Amino acid sequence: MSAVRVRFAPSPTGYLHVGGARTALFNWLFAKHHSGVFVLRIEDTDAARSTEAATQVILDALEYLGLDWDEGPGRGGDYGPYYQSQRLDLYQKYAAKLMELGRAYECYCTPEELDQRRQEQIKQGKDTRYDGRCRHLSDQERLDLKAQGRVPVIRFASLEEGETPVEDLVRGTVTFDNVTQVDDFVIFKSDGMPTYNFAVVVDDALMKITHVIRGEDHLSNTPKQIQIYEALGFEVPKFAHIPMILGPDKSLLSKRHGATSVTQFYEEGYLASAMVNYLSLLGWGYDDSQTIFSVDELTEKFSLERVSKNPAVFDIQKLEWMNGVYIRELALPELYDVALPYWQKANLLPAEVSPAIKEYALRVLGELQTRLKLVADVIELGQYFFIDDYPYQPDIVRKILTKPQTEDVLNYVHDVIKDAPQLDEEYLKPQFKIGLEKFGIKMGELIQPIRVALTGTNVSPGIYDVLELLGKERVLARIERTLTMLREEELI
RNA sequence: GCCCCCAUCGUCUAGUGGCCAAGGACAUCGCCCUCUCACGGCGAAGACAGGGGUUCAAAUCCCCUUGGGGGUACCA
Repeated sequence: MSAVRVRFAPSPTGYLHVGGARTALFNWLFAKHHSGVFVLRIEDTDAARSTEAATQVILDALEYLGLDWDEGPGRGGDYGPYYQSQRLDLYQKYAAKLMELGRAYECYCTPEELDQRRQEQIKQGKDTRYDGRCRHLSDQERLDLKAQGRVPVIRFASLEEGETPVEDLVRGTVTFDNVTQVDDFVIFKSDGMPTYNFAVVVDDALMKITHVIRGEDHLSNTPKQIQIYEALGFEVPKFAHIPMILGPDKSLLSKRHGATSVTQFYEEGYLASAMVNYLSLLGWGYDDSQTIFSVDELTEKFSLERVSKNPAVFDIQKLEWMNGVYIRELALPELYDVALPYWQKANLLPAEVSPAIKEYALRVLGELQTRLKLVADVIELGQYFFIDDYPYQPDIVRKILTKPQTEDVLNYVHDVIKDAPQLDEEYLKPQFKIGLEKFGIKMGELIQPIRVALTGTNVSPGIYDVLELLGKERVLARIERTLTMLREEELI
């Protein structure tokens, strides 16, 4: 087989949807697996909806995921340009060729007329298809129509009998009836731009694409495209239609289900490695016991034969879990690199971080690491490590710091800390135990109040770790601050 | 309306006629660890949509029904 060439062809009308990202990933994996070429092409023929900003967003999203392309925007390549809007001359050329061949013709029907006829067909229980009335217009008729101010579209003259089989690598052969399923569809709009079904064929053929891997939503359009390939004498590529991604209610995954744009996941602190791993499992599976795959493993193991046929529900909880798995696998300096921007954005750390503070932040991350699902969690979970005016959670304070012995306990701990040669478990635990007997309480009843006093919440890393990280000075100040707060609020 | 695709635990899936009284992962629940929360360990519950065939044997093949998804544009 000749070298594999695949492509991802997003239309820049918004953000990169996770479904699109998954399609890009499968193409990328397939290319890498076969040492082939991954082409990126921007399908911006819909001038009204396409924007440059949206293109950049998609490029950024792909880069974040690590899905680098071999040919395309910013990379060049021998089959450019890679923006459809810059390939108009090519589409015109091949449309003209089809007309010469008698496989395309001008159509002067208006959208209104078309719609009316379509409604009539539905009412009669028939297939909705163009009736072909402009297919054999005489020159005079054409002139008359034009004189009425009508601007024509160009339609493909489709086959009027037989069937068009689609050989699909994941679904097998799917056969479509030419008469009822492939009508004379528009290939050039009246605004002078080609339609998707036409441009995609010209581009894929000219770019020498060998495998078209795309969403199942394109399956029904494939016979139309195949007829164009054949009419133009192009070699028909192999097709693989991968299942759609659904929301929890089984409808197509969309914004109303929550985050769907890759950019958004990036901003919320999902690691590319986790995104890629999770996305790979949507519609593909390897064996019965493995769910964690490195990119290298995916590249090695990916195959279209193992792509599933049924649609997959996007499970954000599993993605979160997986992100946690990858966060735990990071070395601390790596975690620091991804966490730092979040802390800076929340004003917990300065733009310029001194070596000492970095050293401290690294230790904080060591404690936080197993507790993170999203990198962004470092803000919520770690703020009290960086600021002294951390907020107290009112309900927690009320629940834990309003016991009769609270004040005595805090004072006791304050004294212990003040005289402590070092703040580690080895020294402190025996001291705390003395307090336990003195107040007739359990360890938890001593530690929880300290925790709330030092952090403002009842959730934190182990208390001895917190104590050690904070250091004597800050611990004493915080206990004092808490005592003051309690008195001011008249809680003790 | 018409056409196409699909159908295993709540979810992602393993399963390609006997190895399946259906395996794994997430989620859920319980226990252990324990100063809280995580992490980790152990365990529980949980599915072949329904009905007909074919076969010695069906989750696996065929048909029907039902359900879900997609297409049916001068969107891509």
